[in-house]
Amino acid sequence: MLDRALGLAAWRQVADAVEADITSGRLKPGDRLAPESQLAERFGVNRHTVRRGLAMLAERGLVRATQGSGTFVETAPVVYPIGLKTRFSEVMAKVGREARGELVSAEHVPADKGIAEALGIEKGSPILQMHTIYRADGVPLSFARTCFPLPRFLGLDQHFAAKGSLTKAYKKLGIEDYKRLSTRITARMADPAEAAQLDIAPGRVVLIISSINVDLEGVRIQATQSRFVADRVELTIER
Amino acid sequence: MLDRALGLAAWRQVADAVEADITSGRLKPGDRLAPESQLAERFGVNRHTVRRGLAMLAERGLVRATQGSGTFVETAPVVYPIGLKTRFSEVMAKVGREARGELVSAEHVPADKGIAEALGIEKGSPILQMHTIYRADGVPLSFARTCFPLPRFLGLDQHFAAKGSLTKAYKKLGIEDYKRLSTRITARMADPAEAAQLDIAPGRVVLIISSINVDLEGVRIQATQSRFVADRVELTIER
DNA sequence: GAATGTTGTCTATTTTATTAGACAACTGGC
DNA sequence: GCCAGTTGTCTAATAAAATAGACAACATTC
Repeated sequence: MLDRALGLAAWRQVADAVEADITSGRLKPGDRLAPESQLAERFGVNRHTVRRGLAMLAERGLVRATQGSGTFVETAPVVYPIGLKTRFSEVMAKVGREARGELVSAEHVPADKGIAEALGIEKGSPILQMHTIYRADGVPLSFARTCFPLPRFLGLDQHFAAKGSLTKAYKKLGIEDYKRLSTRITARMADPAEAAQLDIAPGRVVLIISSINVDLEGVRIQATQSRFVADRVELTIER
Repeated sequence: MLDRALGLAAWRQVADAVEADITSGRLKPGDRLAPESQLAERFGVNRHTVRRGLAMLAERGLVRATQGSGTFVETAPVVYPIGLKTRFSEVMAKVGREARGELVSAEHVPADKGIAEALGIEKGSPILQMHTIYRADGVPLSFARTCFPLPRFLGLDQHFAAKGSLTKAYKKLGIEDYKRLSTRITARMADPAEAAQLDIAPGRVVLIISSINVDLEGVRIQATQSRFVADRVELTIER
């Protein structure tokens, strides 16, 4: 039931198993978990080990323990559509959550090879590079690095910082609409820097979404690599 | 550089960091890794700990160590498009890999709530449930559970087992074409059962893709939950 | 073929994770 | 109020991970 030569602490495997029960729907919000003693028996570990795992889930807000009564499931992840026109603020408004993009940093740098290819510009051309965090009701959902070609988007970072929305910042520069050109998805564990920004333990799973946006003339205007906390969102493909 | 209260063994964190360098392209196939002693210093761990991490990467085929010379990067992930008409065999043929779906199990069961909703049928209606593994050149890429409504798809499993392709199995039943209705994506760590099927260590990251297919009349014919080994594929969204 | 730098292997020690047991604190049902 | 069942906390013992050091084996360069 539990793999012991794998680099994952026993308590972590217990936590992951319980989390899988939750995310898969075998345990629903409000359900009571099996008692710690039973979980310990099921996984073949000590009750203390189970407790440590549950403590981690509690810290992440997935469960809540009540002395004398039991441990109960909290949570439900945000469904996040990825489509031709993905607008973070609109998505969140639809699910009834308060959303705002936060500008972590903005700088002018030369484009490296990857960004140059993504934006269809010369390697070394000047770009505006922003790091941003998007939250739903204060909880970080994604941490992103977004790049724009210069000089066209000079000052975009200040508009974004003021408005908290990329769509609004674009409007300030006279871009009324834009759409998605390409989207790529993979997943891995968060590195320490990402983990710090997303307020998660390093080693938690993040979905990596690399996307390119174009304006209505088809000119590439934006290349983004977003890292979504995998257990806080479920992506859905729109068409 | 290394988080020590997280349930991830130090050697595992080293392995993950090196793996991230590889998957992100900072280290390319053929490159030599920094010597074990340097890695130990960089991560602030003992050389033995580094060695254990590298041993795991070697076992998974990501690196290869040569005594006296160094440790070198192997691998390159498969790019897997998700679109209106995703056909596994065609994708693999295009990248020049030999591909075949393998039927692990097939059974007739009553639809649970989730499957019933996905297929637009009554809960408890009979369905055909198949578990399949898809490989590229023998290496497992995905492990999937696929459900079809009965009696329409009676015997589909035998056609699939014979042909190794869902598209061909459909043709045997007179379905010439089909398309994707919806796609949902998230990620988590593999549980032991999945890990065994995919030939990976439990705790490795899998991409979970839940999709529904419809025939040309728009009738739902198939609900699938696939688990892709995250470090063996990169998904790309087609439109 | 000698020097240097690398991976491979062994032993011993220290630190951390896990187990074991006991009991307190609290809840819900009777 | 009492009882059975649950989570919370503490102490101690044991198992496993990680460190430390030394040296063998091999590759590459000069």
